[in-house]
Amino acid sequence: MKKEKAFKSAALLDNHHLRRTPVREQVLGLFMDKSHALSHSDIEQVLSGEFDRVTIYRTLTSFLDKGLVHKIPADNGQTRYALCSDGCDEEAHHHSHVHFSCSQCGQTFCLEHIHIPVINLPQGYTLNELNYIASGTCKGCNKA
Amino acid sequence: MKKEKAFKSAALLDNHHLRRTPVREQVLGLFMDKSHALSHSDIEQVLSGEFDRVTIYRTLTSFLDKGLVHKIPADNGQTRYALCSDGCDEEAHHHSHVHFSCSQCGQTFCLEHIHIPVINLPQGYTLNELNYIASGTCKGCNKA
DNA sequence: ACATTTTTGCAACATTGTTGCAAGACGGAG
DNA sequence: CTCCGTCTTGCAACAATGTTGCAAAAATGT
Repeated sequence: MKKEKAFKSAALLDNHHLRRTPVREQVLGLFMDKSHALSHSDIEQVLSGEFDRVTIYRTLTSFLDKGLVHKIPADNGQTRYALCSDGCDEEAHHHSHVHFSCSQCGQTFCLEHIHIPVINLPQGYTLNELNYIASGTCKGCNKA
Repeated sequence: MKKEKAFKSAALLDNHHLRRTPVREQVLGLFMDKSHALSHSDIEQVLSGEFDRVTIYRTLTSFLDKGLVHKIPADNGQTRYALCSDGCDEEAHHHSHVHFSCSQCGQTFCLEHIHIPVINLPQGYTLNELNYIASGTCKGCNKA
């Protein structure tokens, strides 16, 4: 792992009150390398030699709890995770960006700069969280 | 099963080019009884005595293909299905209504009359499908 | 009535996620 | 530095979810 990246992961872990451990730094490193969201199995394929399956699950759960990553639902049931860009901590997540899922390459991206439009819920409903997933073909696949 | 409902399911199956079979009529009956989306396991719990698990999976898949139901993604990986209200067939689904997932009762509802707001994707992306899931507390749970 | 296609059940398997428990690593107090 | 309690990890086992192949049963058209 490059020095700069290692430095950044360490800082991220510190800021989110997570101890620096090998799994956490490796997993965090993967997220920083890739521009798309990762599933548990994506990570497992890379790190299964080094760490246990269960450990990776628990790593992801702790990242989620501490506001380091967020969960992205998909209609095929394949949960994915992506780094939170800002301001999330153990108190709460505050995103409202759109996610894009490419049906060609299968990857999911955060469209950080596209904000989820707000809707008016019917009387009696209380809002807590929004998820907006657009599917189609991504930039890379359209070019190819 | 009531006569009227039986009549309706039969018509629905016919319209969507699916043979009338016991599983299909029963499953369709469940969807018509409930106002919320159903997961495979919801259905299995009711009909497991009567039909095989695999048959229920295949029934849901065929309903999906023929445009009788649509799939609703959830961030906990629990796929749910709900009846299509109109116009869907084996060619394509055409919904763009919002889904609401109640974190208290765990149920998911179609907000048929709330249309998903359209966004502008960045250059190079092609759109195919939209999913908008709002989470929070539903009407029923807020009243209680 | 017969041949063909669809649908179903069963068994087996694959993937995904969770839990309990014991061992190891870490951090703080003395 | 050492001891103690807490956090983290690995392992085994389990649970839930979903898929596939194959053979029997049911429905369809001729």
